Amino acid sequence: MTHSFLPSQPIYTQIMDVFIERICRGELKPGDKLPSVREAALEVGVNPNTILRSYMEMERRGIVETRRGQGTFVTLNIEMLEYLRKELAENQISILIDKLNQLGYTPQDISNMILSSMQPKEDA
Amino acid sequence: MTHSFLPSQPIYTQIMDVFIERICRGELKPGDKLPSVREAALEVGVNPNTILRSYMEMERRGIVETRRGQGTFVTLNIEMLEYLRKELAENQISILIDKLNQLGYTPQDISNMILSSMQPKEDA
Amino acid sequence: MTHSFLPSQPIYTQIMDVFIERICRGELKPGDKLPSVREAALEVGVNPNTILRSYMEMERRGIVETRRGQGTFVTLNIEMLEYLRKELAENQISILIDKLNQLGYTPQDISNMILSSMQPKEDA
Amino acid sequence: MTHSFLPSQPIYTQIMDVFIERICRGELKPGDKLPSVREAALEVGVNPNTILRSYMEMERRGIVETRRGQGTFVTLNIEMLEYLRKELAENQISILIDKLNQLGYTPQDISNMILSSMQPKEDA
DNA sequence: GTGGTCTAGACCACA
DNA sequence: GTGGTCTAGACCACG
Repeated sequence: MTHSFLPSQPIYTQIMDVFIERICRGELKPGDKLPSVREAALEVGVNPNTILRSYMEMERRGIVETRRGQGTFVTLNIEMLEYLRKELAENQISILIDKLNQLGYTPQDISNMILSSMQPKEDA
Repeated sequence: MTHSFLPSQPIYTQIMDVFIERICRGELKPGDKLPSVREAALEVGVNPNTILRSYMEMERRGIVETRRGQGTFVTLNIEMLEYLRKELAENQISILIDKLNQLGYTPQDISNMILSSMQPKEDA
Repeated sequence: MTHSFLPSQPIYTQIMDVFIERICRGELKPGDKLPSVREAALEVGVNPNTILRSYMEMERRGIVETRRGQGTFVTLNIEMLEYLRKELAENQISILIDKLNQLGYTPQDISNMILSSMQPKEDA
Repeated sequence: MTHSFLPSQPIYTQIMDVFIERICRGELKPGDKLPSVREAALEVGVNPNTILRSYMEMERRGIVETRRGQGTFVTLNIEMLEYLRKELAENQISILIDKLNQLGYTPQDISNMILSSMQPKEDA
């Protein structure tokens, strides 16, 4: 019953998440070319198949498009990207809220804390 | 030959974080005994020294008290625990807000999204 | 088979104390580099981990600063060093006073003895 | 050039010092019997010869008297004990003053610090 | 090179 | 039994 502590999520998922974050943050814009499978594999230090799998999964979800012989590109479908960005944000938010619930905070507490976190008063 | 890839915090820190979460969630209450160093080491699959280090760090922070020959116990200092819980919550919140900022959301967007994430729970 | 017999403080603490004394006496000045962990380990004849531990404890107390890949340096924070020097002196003094109390000397005796111990130096 | 860190003074001297302190503190009074050599050796975990040597050294200095077949006793010579007590105290004091000098304190600083250490103001 | 983490296993002090 | 110190040696991250 040994925990691993180190990331238990499959590596290809982790890699995908990194690309999705880059896309949502705008580091990779619609139409931009992702690094080639081999290139990314070297950079990240994993097997090219692992990279390929994350590209395929992103293609399945409509996030990227693969063009034979040319490479993999961020989709030009802006709505898709908007949706993705919103989904990412909402996931993060609901994870946070769950955690705070587990810590025993009420919804009221939570919104107070969050709101006060966003308007940092400059006391000093 | 598996690369770990994602930001790998030291194991002893991760272990500490797990215990802190358990304490903040109330799974471990003030005065409760933590598993012995050796026991936890077996359970988690790491070296006893690694567990010891996380216990010592928690002791240094006043989260647990350790009594030679008896064990390690959650502090009875309730204020400390309250502080810890709040700190944990605020950290999580500020991490979230950073991420959402990076995704290009304005403070206004963020509070809207968060508030609407919490209302469904009241209806259901 | 030699018993150590007298109160044996942990080695890493003793090592720390030696460094602190050197710093307080000005042998190691603000910004000076401490010997590398491995070097000090050889010199002193202990395991590098033991040296590391004393360095880490000094860092925790703000006495030294450690820069990855570069080394460990005496803090530039002069106030800290002043504080340290004073603390060291006061500790030594209170230890002495305790001992003299145990020997049955009254505060009056003690100050007389100390004052007369210091005057000869002025004459000589 | 390995430091030892652990007490470098000969064991028999350390043992003697412990007895002298006990005598000066009045735990062992004039005429009291010291433990037998064998007894003390067991208690302390050293060779009986080591104990014997410390007893002999104390006898040489007139601190104890050994009576064949009866044991070793604290001297009845009160002046001797007074002298011993004073010597012990003055040694400790001069050691302290040396240390404080090395830390860069002036005689003036030293007497101020010591005097203020002895009249602990109860602020709280 | 530097510091830092981790393991394996010994040995100690306290109770 | 408990926590705590120490060693030997591997391996990592940073520069």
